[in-house]
Amino acid sequence: MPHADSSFQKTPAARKVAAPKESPQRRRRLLDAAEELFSSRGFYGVTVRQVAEMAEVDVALPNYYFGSKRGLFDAVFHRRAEVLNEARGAGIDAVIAAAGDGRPSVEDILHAFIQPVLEAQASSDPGWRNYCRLVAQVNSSAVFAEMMSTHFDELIAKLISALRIALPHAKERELYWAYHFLTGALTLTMADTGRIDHLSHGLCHSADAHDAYRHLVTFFARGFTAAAND
Amino acid sequence: MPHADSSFQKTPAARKVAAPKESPQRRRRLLDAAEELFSSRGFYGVTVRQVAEMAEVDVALPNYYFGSKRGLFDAVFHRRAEVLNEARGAGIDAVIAAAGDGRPSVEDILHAFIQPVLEAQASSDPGWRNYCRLVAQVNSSAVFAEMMSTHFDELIAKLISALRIALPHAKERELYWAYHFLTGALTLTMADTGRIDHLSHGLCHSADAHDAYRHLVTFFARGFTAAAND
DNA sequence: CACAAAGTTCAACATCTGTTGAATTTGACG
DNA sequence: CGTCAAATTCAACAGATGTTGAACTTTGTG
Repeated sequence: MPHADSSFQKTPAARKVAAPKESPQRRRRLLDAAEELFSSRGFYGVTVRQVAEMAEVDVALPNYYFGSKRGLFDAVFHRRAEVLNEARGAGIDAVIAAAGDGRPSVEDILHAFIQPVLEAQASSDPGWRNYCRLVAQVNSSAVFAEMMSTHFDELIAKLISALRIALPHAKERELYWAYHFLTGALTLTMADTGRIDHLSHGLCHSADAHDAYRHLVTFFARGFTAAAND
Repeated sequence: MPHADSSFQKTPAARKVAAPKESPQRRRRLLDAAEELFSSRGFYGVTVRQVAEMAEVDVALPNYYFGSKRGLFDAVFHRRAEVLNEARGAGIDAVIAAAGDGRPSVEDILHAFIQPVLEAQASSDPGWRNYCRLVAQVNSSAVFAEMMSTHFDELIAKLISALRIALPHAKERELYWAYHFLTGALTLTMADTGRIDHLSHGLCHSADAHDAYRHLVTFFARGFTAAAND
């Protein structure tokens, strides 16, 4: 029983050191293909066979590596969440540390929180762009709410803590509502549906992530600061 | 051929005046069931048979009434979009008219734009709550972008026009970016994933739509006003 | 080389998918 | 009543779905 439930999270060939000639990136190709397909059509809109075909791999392989379709979906979500979380968390820590005893600026905190996502979406690696879309979709659906919690609760707690230091007089409720609005704006930006381009008749480009996130930071830094006085 | 392509948008029994004894609300039951299921699992995550079963109706009936699964989905989306659009548009018109020659307030405009959605989500009719979730999901997915355009472009153009009157010195780009963030926040609120409740340890309740939207209007009225000075 | 384990392929499974054409029922009207 | 069309049911279709067990191939090790 080579694909027992207890082991499908690990790479089957964990013990190898040197990469074999041809086959090692099959797992990676599966994740990439799944990422692209899931990000545009969602979990239910994608077929295991479509993923296998795009990855140029046998139909049985997704189940061998990931146990089930859902296992594959989770693995896709997990893979980059780790990378992103570390970057964002470290950024916030750095801002706090740099402020020493004083108050860090709201703008710096938000920049640290948002900038890695910017980098991902503006990346030349299309996988990162797909991943952003995937997160946006997961975050908008109630059935996958527990995936968001599992991967992002810790980071968000850190963000809120940092904002509490920057805005010591802010009421907790105001902080959370402002965060809620920020996530919404960020999520829609990550979804990258091209709708802002269409609505603005080309004035705003969702493809220009740097422009989007510059506006995002400015807008919400003001928003948090103002909300802190309520 | 009773379900020809050209007529599946109309109610089959259009010519009747008095409602028959038992069968007339089958179409409505189908729409309600589809609304509930589509809103939580998306288009691909729902089966025609699941919808038919929940509506206590034969499997063939959805196709008879709506031509196809996609036709059913479109009909669900269309049904309440009309109602909502009229209310929101009329509200904005009223604010503009009340201002006469002067400038309407940003807060009043946003309230008119948002309040009908609030009413829908706070409604005792669970169908409206489901519909809000459905719109949130559609808005976060690139594959259904043209559905959003078809139903909401006109209303959004009206909102932007109104904001231009209220903030005559604002740059177009700033207006559109601020609108983009507002939609994101509104969309996540409509999605009602319960995540804000969880994150705030119960301090904020997504079920309390009135509270959410009060914060939303205040937060974004300030945001628009500040962005207009950039 | 032989051996075992990991990796991969293949064919099939049981079930479900959206859709449809024919048959049946229903309701209104002359 | 009989007639006709709309509404509804029924059974089935052709194909797709996720998953799996058995067979086959590759790889590393003794």
